[in-house]
Parts: sequence; structure tokens; C-alpha cells
Amino acid sequence: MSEDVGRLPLTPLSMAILLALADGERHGYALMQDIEAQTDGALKPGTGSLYAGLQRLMSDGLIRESEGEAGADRRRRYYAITPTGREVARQEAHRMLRVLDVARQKKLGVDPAPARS
Amino acid sequence: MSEDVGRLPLTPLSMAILLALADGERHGYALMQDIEAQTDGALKPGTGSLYAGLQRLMSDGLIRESEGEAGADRRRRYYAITPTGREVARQEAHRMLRVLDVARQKKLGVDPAPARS
DNA sequence: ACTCAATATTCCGTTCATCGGAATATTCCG
DNA sequence: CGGAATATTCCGATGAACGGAATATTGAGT
Repeated sequence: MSEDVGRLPLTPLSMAILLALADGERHGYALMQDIEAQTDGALKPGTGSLYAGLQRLMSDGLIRESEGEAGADRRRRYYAITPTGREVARQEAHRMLRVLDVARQKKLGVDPAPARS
Repeated sequence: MSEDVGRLPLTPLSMAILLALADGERHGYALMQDIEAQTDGALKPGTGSLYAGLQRLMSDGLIRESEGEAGADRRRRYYAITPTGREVARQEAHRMLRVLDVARQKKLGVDPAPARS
């Protein structure tokens, strides 16, 4: 159960990209904005970081390029998460759960459960 | 409430060090072993990474050197977490909570709450 | 006391991720 | 058609982690 798929921990940026793609394809520029929103501004990657990150995730097989909507803006490159990418993101999430568990054991003052939206 | 104290996100290593120190002082070598145990082997820093990380955390004021037990092994350097370090670790924990919240919204298949101890 | 293994830290070169912005390309709109 | 907005590529620099070699100190056994 849960094979070890490549390199963990993920960097915050890689995790953010995978999560942003988890509910649908996006192109790079849109990702930059989604990520900033998704993290409440905690992550605000410049173009260099973002596209480098996308390349890395592609060569690791966690995302792939896709055609996107037909007849659209030819500048855009669309990216989609792969099944492997989804699995790796889930593993990273579980790693975070373990970290939070330790934080609670050590009485750091962390809420017992994430806020409901 | 919760001022912004320096650089977040923390690297996984920095977070692990702060958590390991959260319930008491330790010396570097012991930290290496504690961290490996604390993370179920997910993090296994070499000496180079660990001591470099300690230096960084010290110059950021998140940990400090302390005398440790009297009359002990003179090789050892003991480190203790500072109030600032504690606060930063808590902020990092909250950041992880937000990430996990997004992961759940996107149906990644993450348990709703960490296991109780 | 002496030797050897274990403990503990420092140091060094390399790799990789992120930063920040410049350069470039394409599209949209007036 | 011209200019602003959108979108990607490219580049040099910085900083963190790796991995192991070199060094220092201590403890255990004989």
C-alpha cells in the first residue's frame, strides 16, 4: 500500500502546483494567480520559479502537458495532473499530517483540526 | 495577532529541528537521530545539512545555544528553541493546516483529522 | 595508561530550487 | 494598426540540502 513514488518531501511550490491542478487543467500564468490566492499570498512565485517548477514536475511525471480547450490562445500551455502526481500529493499531505501530529504532542498550540470553510 | 516573523515557509528540515527542540534542549548529534525517528525516516539529514541548518536558525534567532547539563561532554553543543522560534513553528503548522484544507476541498483523499494520541 | 570504537562537530564541493527580472511572443481591444 | 495585457522563455545569482571527508573528544575494555 502506498508505494514510494520519487522524491518527498515536495517543495511548497510543487505541492501548490499539484493542488492547483487537482481539480482541472490550467495554463502557467493562471497557475501563478491561483497559487497566490490558494495560499493567501504565502506563496507568490515569480515566472522563473513557476515555469522551472512545471518543467521539473513534468520530467518527474507528476504532471503532463495537455491540449487545453480547442481553438484557444496559442501562447498558452496547459498542464494536467497525472495519477502519479495525485498519489504523490496525497503522500505529501499525509506527511504534513504527521508533522502536525508531532506539533500537537509537543504542545505548540495548534488547532486540533483544520478550520471548516 | 500573530505577527509575521521572518521567512516562511520553513524548510522541512528547519521545521523538524524546531519541533525536536520544542520539548527540551538537545545537542546536534542527538537531533539527527530524533529527527529521523520523529519523521519515520522521511528526513534523514547528513551532518552537513544539520549543522548548517542549526547555524541558519541561530542567526535568524529561532534557536540559541545553551550550556546544557553541567559537567557533561565538552564536545557537545546544546541548542534550545527561543520564544520566536516557537511562534514561527506554530505559524508554519498553521500554514500546513491551510494546505491540508485545500487538499480536502480538492478531494485528494486525505483523512479529515490527524490521529489522536 | 593505552588503544579502539563511538560520539560529535566542522569543513568542503556539488546539486538543485527559488528569486527577480529582462527579453520575447501572441492576443485582445480601441 | 498600435498599444496594453497576457503568457512564456531565458538568465545570473543566492541559498539550502546533500554526502562524505577530516578532525576532535570521550568512553569502554584490557
